[in-house]
Amino acid sequence: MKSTKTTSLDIAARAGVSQSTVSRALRDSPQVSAATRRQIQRIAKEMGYTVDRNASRLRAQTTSTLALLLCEDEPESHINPFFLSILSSVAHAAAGHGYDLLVTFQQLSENWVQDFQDAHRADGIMLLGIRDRESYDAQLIALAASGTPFVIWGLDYHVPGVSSYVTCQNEQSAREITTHLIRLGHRHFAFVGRTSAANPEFTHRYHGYLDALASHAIATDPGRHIAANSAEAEGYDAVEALLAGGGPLDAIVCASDLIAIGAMAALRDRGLDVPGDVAVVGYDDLPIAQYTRPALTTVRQDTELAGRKLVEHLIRLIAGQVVLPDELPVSLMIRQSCGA
Amino acid sequence: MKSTKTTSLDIAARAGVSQSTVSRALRDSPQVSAATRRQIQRIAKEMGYTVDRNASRLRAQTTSTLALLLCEDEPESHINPFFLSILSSVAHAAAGHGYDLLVTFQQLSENWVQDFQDAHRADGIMLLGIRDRESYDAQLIALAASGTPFVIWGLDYHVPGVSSYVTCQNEQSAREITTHLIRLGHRHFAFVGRTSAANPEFTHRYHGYLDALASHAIATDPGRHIAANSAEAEGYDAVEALLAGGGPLDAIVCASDLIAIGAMAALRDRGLDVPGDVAVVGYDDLPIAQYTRPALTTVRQDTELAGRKLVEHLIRLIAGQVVLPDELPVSLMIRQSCGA
DNA sequence: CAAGATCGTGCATTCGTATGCATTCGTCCC
DNA sequence: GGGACGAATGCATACGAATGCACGATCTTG
Repeated sequence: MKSTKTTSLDIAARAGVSQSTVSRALRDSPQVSAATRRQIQRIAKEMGYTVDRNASRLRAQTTSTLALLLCEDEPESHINPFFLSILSSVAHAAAGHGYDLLVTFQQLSENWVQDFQDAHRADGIMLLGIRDRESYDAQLIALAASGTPFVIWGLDYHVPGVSSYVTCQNEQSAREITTHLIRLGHRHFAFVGRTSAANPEFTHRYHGYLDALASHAIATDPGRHIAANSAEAEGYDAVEALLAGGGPLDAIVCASDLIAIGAMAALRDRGLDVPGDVAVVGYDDLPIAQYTRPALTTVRQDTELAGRKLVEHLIRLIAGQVVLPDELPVSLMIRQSCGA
Repeated sequence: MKSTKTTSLDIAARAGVSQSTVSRALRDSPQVSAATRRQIQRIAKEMGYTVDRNASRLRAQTTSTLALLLCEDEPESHINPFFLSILSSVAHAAAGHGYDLLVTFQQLSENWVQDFQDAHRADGIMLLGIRDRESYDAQLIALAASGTPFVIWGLDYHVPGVSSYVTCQNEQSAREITTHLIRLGHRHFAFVGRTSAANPEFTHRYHGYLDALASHAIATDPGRHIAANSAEAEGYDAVEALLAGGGPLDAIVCASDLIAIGAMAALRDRGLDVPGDVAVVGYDDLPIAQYTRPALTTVRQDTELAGRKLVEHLIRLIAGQVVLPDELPVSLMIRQSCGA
């Protein structure tokens, strides 16, 4: 088992050609005649040969590896299952393009950035879960300056030629779902989700929400906007704060499904009916959104497409091609929690 | 930017020593005097030097990379968020030990196994989500035969010296949670979860369930065991099947939280109250289990510990040390869905 | 004080592949 | 028929770090 592994030299010997020819043949170089190429490839397969990634990488100065960094708010915090879907899609897409996928969960730090580029660990990086634009700004700039290609999910920051981003139509979809609630007759709104320059996705959703209200001349009150990160507990607490604030309330727009689920639990615990007393909508369309009761009305993000796009963008950047950021379409999933 | 990267030779030149001394110093070799070592490490830091992983790997024939394979039932199927927690923990643990983590989502296939060992992509492999022992048997054996160290989550298969496994006290905890339901007065049970030689975790849980019933002389009926994989939809359908079957029913033990959530939705849709009419319990303690209403009684698996153990086992196997499989303790999380 | 022991460092080679350049051979055309 | 050209292949080297071995310097010891 642990005997000497087969190398390109073994193939060469067996095929009666030189090692260089083997190398070329296996990479489908047109320099090698079709006959020889086929012959070599056949032998390689027979002998169960696989190119040694490390040798190949060292020589070619390329890693055929993509890195994915899932930025955490705090160490060990729960991660939104939404990212699992994207991760899954990214993993498939990367494999489909012949890339390995290196996954890291941590906060984006300067050290990390430096490590990555110097250690030749990956040809490019995907950043998910970046929330706090401000505190990451320096790192993003450093990353861009280093020339390492990277793609960001959900944050509209990019440096042409070096980085790109993929996000979804946050503002528009929030406008739509809010408008839907308005059409259903709701008039007393609240929004739950932390917005700041720091959290672009939630902020865009909030803008869409405000916009919908404004265009229907529905008043808003700053007290009806509660900051919350994407976690059930924060949604729960936010609703308690809202209810403590008093005043009529018949619809809550949550910046994520997890928040919405926490919100629904809080309403329920207070004896309020969803959607009878208060309508609740979320964002993401986690698989579970169909199975809450009432089922959660939400905005579906196409995670499969998102993952594919992230990988495509990154690969194009690595290849030095032009990439324009993508804003993916979303779809409203109307279920029971909004009252129709 | 893309100028020549700094290599160990640059450090050597700057420090006035040879490249070999630099290499040794950076690996904290005792062969190098403490003074020189410190000096070199200082210079390396100043120059922002990082060891080139590929060169290092090629020479040392080691990858300092762990692979994690998340086996899917079907391509692109939704993955239990439970695995996200483990993945997160594994990522932290791997990083903590200085290993990179390569993540793949796919079905375990012979090709994949071969690729991995030959291409020197990782020093060892963690397998999550292996359900179907029988259909994987050949691959596991091939993997073991190849000498590649690997660790499995949830399946009690191991080859001493080559592989290990980490699982949790499935049977015992299922016995406990079932006993809890019995104490609460429930007498008409059903179990939802696919069991077979193929699905060891669910099977052990089922055995624990049966055992608890038996020791309280409560009759069981094969019709009260519905096969279901870990997905809300399957839990939903299972309950419909149970209800269609007729007969008294006051407690459902689900093999996973996702199943339980689907089951609760189905009960609700049929106008049945949980826990008033039927108690429901799950398994995993997903974060969301606290926020379903009623909150879900379930068995908590310590994913943080699980991830750490997986990595530790694998690293020990790689180092050729003796590893004994681990069966991790779990804890009952008693919430409202069981009726107390 | 000589002879061995010890410590620290450098030299040279190696890991397995990719690739620029040289070489060979066959073909074509004037 | 000879020279030129192109296709196919081989030769030699480089990628950057790790490591066995040799060597010089310092230290120990009888």
